[in-house]
Amino acid sequence: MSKQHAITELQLAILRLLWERGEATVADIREALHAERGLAQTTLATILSRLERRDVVTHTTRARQFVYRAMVTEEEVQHSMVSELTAHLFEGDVPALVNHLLTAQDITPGDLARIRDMLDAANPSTEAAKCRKR
Amino acid sequence: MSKQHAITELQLAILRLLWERGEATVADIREALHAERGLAQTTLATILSRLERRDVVTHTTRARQFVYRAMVTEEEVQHSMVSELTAHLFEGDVPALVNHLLTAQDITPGDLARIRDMLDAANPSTEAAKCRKR
DNA sequence: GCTGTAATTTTACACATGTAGTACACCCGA
DNA sequence: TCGGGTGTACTACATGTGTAAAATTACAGC
Repeated sequence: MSKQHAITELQLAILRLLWERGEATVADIREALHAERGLAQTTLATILSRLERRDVVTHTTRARQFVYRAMVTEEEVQHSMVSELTAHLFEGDVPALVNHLLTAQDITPGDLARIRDMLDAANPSTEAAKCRKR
Repeated sequence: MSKQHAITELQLAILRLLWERGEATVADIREALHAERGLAQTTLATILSRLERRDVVTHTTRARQFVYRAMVTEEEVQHSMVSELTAHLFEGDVPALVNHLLTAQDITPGDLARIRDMLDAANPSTEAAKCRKR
């Protein structure tokens, strides 16, 4: 599966593009990221080849250009990074993480409602859900 | 508040000790971490002085030894790291993170129940909670 | 006052990352 | 065929981290 997923912010921004588009050339990526970070094309090429060395992405050549695709799914990366965070910062205690999220200031009532719906969906046989359905 | 909280695994292990104990000497830390990682005392001293340079910890001198204390709370670090993860990996969508946690394989029914209780506690005026109370 | 000992400070190195200039390869048009 | 353009590969450097040996410092006991 996944060995070392210490995906950084910039790497993630690139991966997100690849996930969205399926594939992209270095020029595509440079253009897409140009607004926030005006990175040189060679910078992105370097990053991409390093990611390729780690088997995070692959490329094929098309019309003189490298076309990159992600080799890991968004879910895989999310899972490994969230797991790591949970393990290190919350000693593996998932509810503790959720509690942290719920009690943070930046959560909205709408978020809470959505989360409640998810909970019902995740386990419809609970009293709360049954009660709600009646 | 917090500038750059890119706290790594090892740094976090050290911080966790400081949070638990309130304060600790380099020798204390070395001893506590000796089991899993047999690090040299100088290694830990290096890490600690680097953390001090970043204002993550401070020290006072007592009986020839440095006694370190954390300058950031566990909550602060949790908040900044979780926020960062949410922002980068889930585009700031907290419920998406929660959904990820709920649908992961490694969640237990007990975890779900605890999370449900938290939700009720976070917002006791919802139908589900009211219903449950009746 | 010396000296040993224990702690800290300095120095060092390998590796990852962000960043980009420079060199090279290769196709297309004149 | 030759030259320019375009894209990739190589090289380079600063910074952060993990790791630790070597140097320095400063008490404590003789």
